[in-house]
Amino acid sequence: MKLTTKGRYAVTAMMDLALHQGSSRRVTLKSIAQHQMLSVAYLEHLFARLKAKNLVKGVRGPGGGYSLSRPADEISIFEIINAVDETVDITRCKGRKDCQDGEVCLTHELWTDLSVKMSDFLHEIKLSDIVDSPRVREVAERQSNRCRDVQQIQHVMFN
Amino acid sequence: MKLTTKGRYAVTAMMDLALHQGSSRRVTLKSIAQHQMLSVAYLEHLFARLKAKNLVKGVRGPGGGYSLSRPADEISIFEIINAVDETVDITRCKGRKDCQDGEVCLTHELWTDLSVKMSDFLHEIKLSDIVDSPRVREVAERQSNRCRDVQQIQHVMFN
DNA sequence: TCAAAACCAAGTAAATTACTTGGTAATTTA
DNA sequence: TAAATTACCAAGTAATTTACTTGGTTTTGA
Repeated sequence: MKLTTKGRYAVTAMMDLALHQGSSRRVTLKSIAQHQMLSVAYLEHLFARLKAKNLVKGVRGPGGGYSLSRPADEISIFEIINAVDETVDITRCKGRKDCQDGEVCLTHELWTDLSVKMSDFLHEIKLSDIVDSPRVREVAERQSNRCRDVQQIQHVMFN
Repeated sequence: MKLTTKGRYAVTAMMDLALHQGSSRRVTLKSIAQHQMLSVAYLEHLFARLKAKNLVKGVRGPGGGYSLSRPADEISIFEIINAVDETVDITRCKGRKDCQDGEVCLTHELWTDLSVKMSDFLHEIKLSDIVDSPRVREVAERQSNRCRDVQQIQHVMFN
């Protein structure tokens, strides 16, 4: 278990997809980039990993974009974070379990215990748990309208 | 909430202190450095932060070292990780809550919700929960004996 | 055919992590 | 009292990771 801004970007991006899952339109990296104030190219890296773990699917061409490859209640937060952050080397002895004089190092085992607890916890939380709530849906409507407006303005101004 | 190897080092180091809490002897950074295969100077940085958050206390001079400043059941994993990893800027808009056209950005709020859940979870897990178990105690005994041997050998060889 | 999108690769810049060096201050023990 | 041992401190460097940049190619809908 590792958790950095990279994982956060992945989770928030996945939330973005989940929120737009109902409407048939896909979500472009461009729109996510505007939301999260990131570069499209960086998102491409993240989505390449998410795709490799079969969490999203991409469609090319106009009207294309990304969507969840599974229902939001079948995607755990752990999977998302793990897809981009990879697992951190739990110990320096990297699973050989023989650090310190051929014996396992106790604190490393304890850390592994804790790490498993955290992973389990995040595995139980599904994307849908966070995104599905009447309040959220309502705010999402307003938001997506506003975002569309912003995009149109930006399009007119910069293109 | 942020979680990197830095936090892991802090937690495992604190486990080390907790495991030696019973015996009157303090734990030196040198011995932790040998355990975790880290430099003493790097541990010094971590312990400066742990000390600033009143999680450990240090005693100088021969026979000195660090010990927990509170019982292990009053120190949460969250506190430890937070002491060294600090909190990550939750969003780019850094609490101004006005990213995207003066409106809060929904996914950022959702991330905050999730972040709070994770923090709460790690706040409930105390150092003692991980370190206090008969099995662990027993292994710890063997370990600390072995480590003492190793240190003596190293002392003879390198000093 | 053209534009919009995903997809790809090989970089650079910035930030963070981990370490290095070279100290000072407090404390125990010989 | 001197020497050894430990925490404590600061100002760096090296390595790694994060985030971005550039310059493409492929696919696809209008």
